[in-house]
Amino acid sequence: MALRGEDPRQRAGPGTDVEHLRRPAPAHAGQHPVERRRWVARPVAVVVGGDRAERAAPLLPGHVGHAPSLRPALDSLTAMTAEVTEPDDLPEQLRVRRDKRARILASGQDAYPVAVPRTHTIAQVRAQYADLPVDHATGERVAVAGRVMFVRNTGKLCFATLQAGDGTPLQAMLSRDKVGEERLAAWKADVDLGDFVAVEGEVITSRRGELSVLADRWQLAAKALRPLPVAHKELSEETRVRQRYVDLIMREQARRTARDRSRIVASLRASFADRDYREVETPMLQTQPGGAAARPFVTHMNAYDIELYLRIAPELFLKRCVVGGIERVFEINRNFRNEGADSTHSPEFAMLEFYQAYADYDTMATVTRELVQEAAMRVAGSLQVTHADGSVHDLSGDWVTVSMYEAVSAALDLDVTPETPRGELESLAAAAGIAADPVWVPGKFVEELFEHHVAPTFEGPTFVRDFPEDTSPLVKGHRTRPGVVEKWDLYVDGFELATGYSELNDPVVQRERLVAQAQLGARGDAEAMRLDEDFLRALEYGMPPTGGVGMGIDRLLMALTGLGIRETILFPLVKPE
RNA sequence: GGGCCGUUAGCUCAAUUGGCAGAGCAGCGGACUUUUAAUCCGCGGGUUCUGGGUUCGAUCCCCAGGCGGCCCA
Repeated sequence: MALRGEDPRQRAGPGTDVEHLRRPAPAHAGQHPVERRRWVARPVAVVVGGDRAERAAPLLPGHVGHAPSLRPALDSLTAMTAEVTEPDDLPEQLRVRRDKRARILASGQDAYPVAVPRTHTIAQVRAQYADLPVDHATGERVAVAGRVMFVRNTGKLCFATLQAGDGTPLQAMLSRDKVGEERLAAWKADVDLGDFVAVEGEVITSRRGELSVLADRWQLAAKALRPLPVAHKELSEETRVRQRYVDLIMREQARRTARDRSRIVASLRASFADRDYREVETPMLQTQPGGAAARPFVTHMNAYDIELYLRIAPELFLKRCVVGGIERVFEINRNFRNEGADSTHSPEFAMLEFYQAYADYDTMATVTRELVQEAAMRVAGSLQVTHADGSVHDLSGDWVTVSMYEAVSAALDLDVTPETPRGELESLAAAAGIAADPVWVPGKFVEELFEHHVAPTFEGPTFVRDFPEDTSPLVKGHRTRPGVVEKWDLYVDGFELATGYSELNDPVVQRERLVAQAQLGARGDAEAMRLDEDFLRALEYGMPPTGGVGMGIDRLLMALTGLGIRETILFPLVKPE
């Protein structure tokens, strides 16, 4: 859940008030009120009374008649709704559950009560009644609720495993003695795997020692209309991704990943708070994409009739913040890049960027290491993190630092410098089997040679520093080495986790670099940066010497857990079914 | 973008020289007061991803497409 744009995690700190997010917006807050009202109205109401579904007339406010463009959408929605609620078209198991729901409602009971009695969470019961002897009665009553995951019904005594949202199980026992013949029969007839039920009764242990609630009352808390998948077979990768809610119900690793991600983000915020950083939100809809070399998503804004871009990076706005005097600033939010999607790249991904005035890339490397180490402690409780495959990765101490040109030179056993001619780099790339693109600048060849020859040899987290100038248009030139910029990349487990700069703050040099980029763009490089005049204007007001870092949140989770990116993102983009 | 593989019941998967499509779990009916994927008896459940084609007959063979995976660029 940590990935949704509306997620309350973007509020600072634990225990913050999320209630305000639920309150109705004031009449003129945010969107156009008229547009909002149209969509708030329930366009179609479906009434499932007895055994037949009936479609009520759409409850449309009168003024919708003036918006004919809504009609086709509503018609198709109506058609979809009719299809979905037509019992004869449904697979047997869905139909059976719908029938049960209707039967329960018809009998005057509620399949979806507003509230159910609950004195304890399942975890609280487990904690409070840990280590009871076998076949023991406590004499104490609790009321709990959970999702039915397993059922073991005998004639007059039924067992069910209830599961809390965090996966904690607790056994419920229903005996004819306690609940009565009628309610026991109702239990057997009405309750399916996946239903939420509430039970009230004494805390006991069974003859096998299982902690249980021996119910004297039970009721449905929410009827499930779809069967759960088989609990004992692996859910297919595709179903896990497409129906993450099912994955979260069924698989502990999925729950753990969601929890770890939340903890990591909380850890980052805490680390920044400790260092007196301020969190900001900068535009995700931008009139001009900037701050990275990437192909943007394009959208259109009707009110101004202009193209807008989903941001590819927050960098240029965060630097505007530093210009304005927010000397330590960070943002955790998503970037969008209209490029390929595979097991390591998602078109939308969560990114941390942070900037610190009067810092350089060395300072930022230290802060970055500390952030990762603090997150590891928070998630794993150790700087030796164990990955999903069981391997242990040591993140402790200082991390290895290598220089890009020196590392490439050492790997090739010849001198590669910023002065090495392009032709020579081309033949080195060809010798390595690297498929070069004609638009590559010399520095790109060096980076590719590095990726090919050096990066695979890393063991443990490694800072690679001092990059070619021509691939890093936003970075300040190295204080002593010409042709090189003060930039590092942090490699963990073979991938790039973060990148840090001594930020370029000379507005004249910055303009030259961006003009050069714009020329690349004019020649057809879709990823080239564009000339952002407002950003340059900001720099012209003066930005103090500043260090900056960008880090992928998804990748941080990957580094700390060893999971693939599709596991770390709750709802990765998938092609429509 | 190219190549290969997959797509079958709610879920996970079988099956066939081209000849009425199967299992486990889940579901339905019955039995069972200490189960742990409960057990036992019985019974249903399928647009075999979609659209064409070949054939007496296609889940299977051919063509095109969708979605997914792997490899390559």
